[in-house]
Amino acid sequence: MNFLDSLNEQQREAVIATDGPSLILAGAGSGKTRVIAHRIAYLIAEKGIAPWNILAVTFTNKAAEEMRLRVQRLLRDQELSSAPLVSTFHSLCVRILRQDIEKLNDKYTRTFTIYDQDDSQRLIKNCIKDLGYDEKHLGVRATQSAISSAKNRGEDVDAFAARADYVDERRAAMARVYKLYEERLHANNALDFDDLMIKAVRLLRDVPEVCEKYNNKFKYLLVDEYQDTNSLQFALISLLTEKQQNIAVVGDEDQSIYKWRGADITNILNFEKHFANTKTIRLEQNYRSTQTILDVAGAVVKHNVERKGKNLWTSNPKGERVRYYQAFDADAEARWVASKIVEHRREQYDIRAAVLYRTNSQSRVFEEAMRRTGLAYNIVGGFSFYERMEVRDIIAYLKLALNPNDSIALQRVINSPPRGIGKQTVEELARRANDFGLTLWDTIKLVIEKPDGLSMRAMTALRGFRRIILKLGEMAGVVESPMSNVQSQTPNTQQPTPLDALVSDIVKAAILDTGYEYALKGEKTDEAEARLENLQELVNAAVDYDDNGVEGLREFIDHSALVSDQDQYKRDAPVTLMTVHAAKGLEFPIVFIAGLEDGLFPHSRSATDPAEMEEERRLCYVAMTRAEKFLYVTHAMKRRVYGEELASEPSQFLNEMPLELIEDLSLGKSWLSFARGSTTIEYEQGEYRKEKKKYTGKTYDSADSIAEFFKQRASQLGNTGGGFQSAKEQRARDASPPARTSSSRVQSPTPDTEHQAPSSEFVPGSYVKHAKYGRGLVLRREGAGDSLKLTVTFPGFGQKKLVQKYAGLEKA
DNA sequence: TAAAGAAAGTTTTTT
DNA sequence: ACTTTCTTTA
Repeated sequence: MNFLDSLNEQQREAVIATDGPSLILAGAGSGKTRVIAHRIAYLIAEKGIAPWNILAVTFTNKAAEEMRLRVQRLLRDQELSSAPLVSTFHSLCVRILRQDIEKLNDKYTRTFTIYDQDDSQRLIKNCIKDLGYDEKHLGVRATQSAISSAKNRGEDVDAFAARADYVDERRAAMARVYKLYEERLHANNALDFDDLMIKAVRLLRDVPEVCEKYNNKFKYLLVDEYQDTNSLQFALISLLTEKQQNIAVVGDEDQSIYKWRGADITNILNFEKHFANTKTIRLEQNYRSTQTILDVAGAVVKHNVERKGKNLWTSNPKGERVRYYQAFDADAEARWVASKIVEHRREQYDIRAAVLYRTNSQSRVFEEAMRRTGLAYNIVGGFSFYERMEVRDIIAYLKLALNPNDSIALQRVINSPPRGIGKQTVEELARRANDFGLTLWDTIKLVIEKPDGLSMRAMTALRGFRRIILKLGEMAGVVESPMSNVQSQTPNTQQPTPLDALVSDIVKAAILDTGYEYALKGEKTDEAEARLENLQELVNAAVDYDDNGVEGLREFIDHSALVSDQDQYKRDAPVTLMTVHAAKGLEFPIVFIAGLEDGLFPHSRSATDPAEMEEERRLCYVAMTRAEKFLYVTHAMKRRVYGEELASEPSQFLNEMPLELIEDLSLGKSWLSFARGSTTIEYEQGEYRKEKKKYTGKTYDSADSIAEFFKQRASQLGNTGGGFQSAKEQRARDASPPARTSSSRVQSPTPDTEHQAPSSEFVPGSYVKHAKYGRGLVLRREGAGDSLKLTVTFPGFGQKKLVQKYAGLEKA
């Protein structure tokens, strides 16, 4: 088989440039995964490189899986002694650290525990509490993200503290939390996600023999999604490739969407400077999308200033226009999307579609709509299997068995299922642990041996708990370690001998011997039933693990920490629901981008910072370029946020699309029809320039559209509804300032107002006049008689709830 | 101590 | 709206 025949000239170039550094700038849909896979196959089959000398690094397990599959397919005729290593950054680091972390001499042992986001958050919470800070003022999440970004910047506790001291009290407090957090991680022999990168980099940097070893092992290095690498990842790559410089990175600046997580775009922009004699190859032919989709996506991303610009082209057909729908609310949006998917699948039974949204919270309505419609959907994100409470509990038992010093795991399961070790007891233990400088585990041992102060009941329960953990440890081949404390860790006392018991047996024991199953069975609820099924699923996963090989409990647990919700993606599902971030690297014949609303996409948190705004735009670009044939964009006029309904304006990104390439499928008047009427499109130096008239309030705002909606519905129901005129006519006479509706709240009408004749003229959808606020739109009425309350939105003042009797309202 | 009920905070994106 | 955390009660 010739690996080069099916490639275009640039792709071929990228595949055969195996020696020395290469920078492959690959536009959306230009075949970048293909190039990496072919390059690996080429190295093995044509250049005779041993598979174990090749390392490919990705960000997600999903991407790694895809890569492995493609390489395997290309090399299916070859007899291979082993497969090339395709790994995520984090699992690569774990691999390296499980081998050699003790060479760092900072008291971490090879049996270290990995703390995921949730574990680390719990620990930070404890730290904040124990330092006596107000959780409300400091904020667990805020603190965690501050610490995480400090770590990613390479700022240790001292550097962070030095910078914080003079800034403000809050940051100084965070610095103290950071310090305690680090100490406790250490005491627990635990590493958080950031530490995995940090320690691996330090190991390669400070221990030449380790660096040498991996340089000799990985002679060829490939990095996917290079635009999203942060400084630590860059350091890791540089160190791994120090000796041979055979490194190929693939990326696209327009698809950089992880700046918020520390991704440093200069890594890709300055690659040629960092690596001498870089060969730069551009892949600019798009094989994925229609010309129209590329045109629309290109027009949007062109609004970014921080951009080199590229010339992405395709020989694909022009295709159909981008389809647009304005929905009344999120529910209607979801139902419409579902109905369109059904239509498409009637035409082509196996066509795949993706629904992309900005935030995970949008997923629920789509899930419900798909279920109602009977579409088999696959949802990525939100809860991963390993994030379910019961699964985490069992994993915590197993983690504890392997590393009893893991106080986070201990606190998680010490009383679940309930065994009489309540809050009081745990707090007492924590106090003593702190006083003695011992871990919780060792404190328990001490308390059991020298009983004092604690109730008989608590003692018995603690003894039982300890016995359970020790037994699990025994099964996993852990030798009970002598008393350890913070100062002297105990290296090498726990050597698991994986052959003692199967992983699945240990998992079963953790479910049964802990009383976990018994407690769930006792509940006799549907929910408990579902939890039991999930635990059965965990056992199945463990059985698979046993069947597949030689790895032990440790690897099973590592896997559970490093595998994420991204990995639930099933490529053949008819419908996939996911965030735009999760869709990076994927492609679908049909793509829906939902919730294109101001404050949602682009997200309000990005509104103040132009750089973040550009990232939102790139995100939009990524979403659009996932589509092969059909692209749909939708938005809703109102949406629930924190349980309150807010009116929402269309996204500015809609406005940045060439309107002539959009087909309006909305019922009645939509934002787009207003936009068309009021926009003059000018050509300036060969580019579209549009006059921005849309947000003056004269052409469109949601309150108007909602009024329009009520009017239509009223006439359908034969209800006179107060006899108001069309929103447009009213507005023409209206001298009040333009509505600022993006912050105004809108309530849906109570159901009975639709059917029963209103007792007054102030019905939802009609306009009223208020002495102070001027003219406003009635959104909702509650109560009757003297207590009749109206919810009214006033342009410029937002929503007010008024008692009709006192408000002195007039019909307007 | 544990269960049940009330109040408060929450949503940007993720290894 | 939904989930986590605090408060009350058995």
